[in-house]
Amino acid sequence: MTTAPAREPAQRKGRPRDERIDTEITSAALEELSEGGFERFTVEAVAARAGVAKTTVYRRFPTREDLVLGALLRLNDDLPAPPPPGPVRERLIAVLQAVRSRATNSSRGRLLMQSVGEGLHSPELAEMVHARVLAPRRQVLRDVIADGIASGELRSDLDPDALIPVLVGPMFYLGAWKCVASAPKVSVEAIVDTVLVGLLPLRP
Amino acid sequence: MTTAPAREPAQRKGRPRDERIDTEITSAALEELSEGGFERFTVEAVAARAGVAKTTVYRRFPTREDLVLGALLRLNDDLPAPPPPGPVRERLIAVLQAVRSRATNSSRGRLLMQSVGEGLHSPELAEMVHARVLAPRRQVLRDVIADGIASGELRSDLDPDALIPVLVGPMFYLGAWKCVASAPKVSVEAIVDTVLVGLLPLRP
DNA sequence: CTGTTGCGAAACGCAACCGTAGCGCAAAGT
DNA sequence: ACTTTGCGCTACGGTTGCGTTTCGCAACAG
Repeated sequence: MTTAPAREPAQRKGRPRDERIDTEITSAALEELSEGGFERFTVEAVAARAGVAKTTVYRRFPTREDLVLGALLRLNDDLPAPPPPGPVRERLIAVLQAVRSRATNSSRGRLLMQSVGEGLHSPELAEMVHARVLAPRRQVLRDVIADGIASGELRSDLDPDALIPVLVGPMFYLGAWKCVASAPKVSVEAIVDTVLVGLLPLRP
Repeated sequence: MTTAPAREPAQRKGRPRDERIDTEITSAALEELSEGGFERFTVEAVAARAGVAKTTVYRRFPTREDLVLGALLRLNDDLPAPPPPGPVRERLIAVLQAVRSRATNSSRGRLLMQSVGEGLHSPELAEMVHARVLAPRRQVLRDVIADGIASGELRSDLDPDALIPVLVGPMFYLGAWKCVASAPKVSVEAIVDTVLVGLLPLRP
């Protein structure tokens, strides 16, 4: 109101913030979360890993929870590329295999799974993860399903939204037992084929 | 080696342990875990809730982790009853609806989901939860599937183990978003029907 | 009765971690 | 020039929670 506040000043006076440090901090926080989980997550470890003073962290993220949220926002940095055109079966397998490998191999995938569990105790976290991280990923699968319906490869009376849990759920289920020796091994292809064909007999 | 060690002394000399206190402690620990999650779980809160001295807790569970494991062992106290005979579709819906309600409504179900996430950082915990808690529950579903195959209601070339992720996975997926307002709502019946019929067209 | 163990109460040492403050210097504005 | 802000470093206060110890009393075995 003084002269012209400018909509995006973000830097009025004094030394501007180093934006590279922002990414350094969130990257370090993301790695810390991935390796140790929420329980062992500490601000000091993040600062140390980022090679940054603790003060600098607290200037951007006033509290530990803010830092967690800021880190989780970077979970979709490695968004999977949409699968190339082709038969629906192959496209579904491609998408779901990406989901599966993310839910197991990569440390970020494990973190995503943990975030779901932690979100049950923190609505704010749950809403953020859902809106900013998972919604974009679901869109990819939705598109594949819609394409399949449009091309006649899938039943025309299917509801894409209802299919998401059917297809993605098993990937999470498999990913959860990746580290358990006694867990059964099931391939993504087998699951996709099972869902495509259905369980009922009398099939040509 | 002295005289005759006796295989199950469990009480050689002195005052015997009050077994009711064991269940008091594990119950309290289970409730604490369900309400606050692993991150906020403390031994002192468990002792307070159980109305027991902290010393008494530490006598049975030497460390915090042991107490966690001891509490999780009681997760299958409320095992669901196997569904009554009937059409496979209805039996599947019954079993999966139980899974779903456990994964959302009950605080224990949410804890189970969190245990999966936490198990990714603790192999011991993961193995225990899988062997002692989840394996018994899967058996119920396996039986329903096997019955369906035997009665000819399901395809004879199905692998029951491969079906478990297909059916249970979506329940976990739905349960995870129970608390997220923007999540899509899908009924268990719709999922079962989708999986039963399959996604391909050309169906009579 | 004597010895041994279980239980509760209270306090302790100890370590970790959150969040803050002071100092010195660097990097931008006016 | 002067001022304002960012950054690192160091240290601090305060809290929390783990795991232990001590003491007094209760319960059970021989």
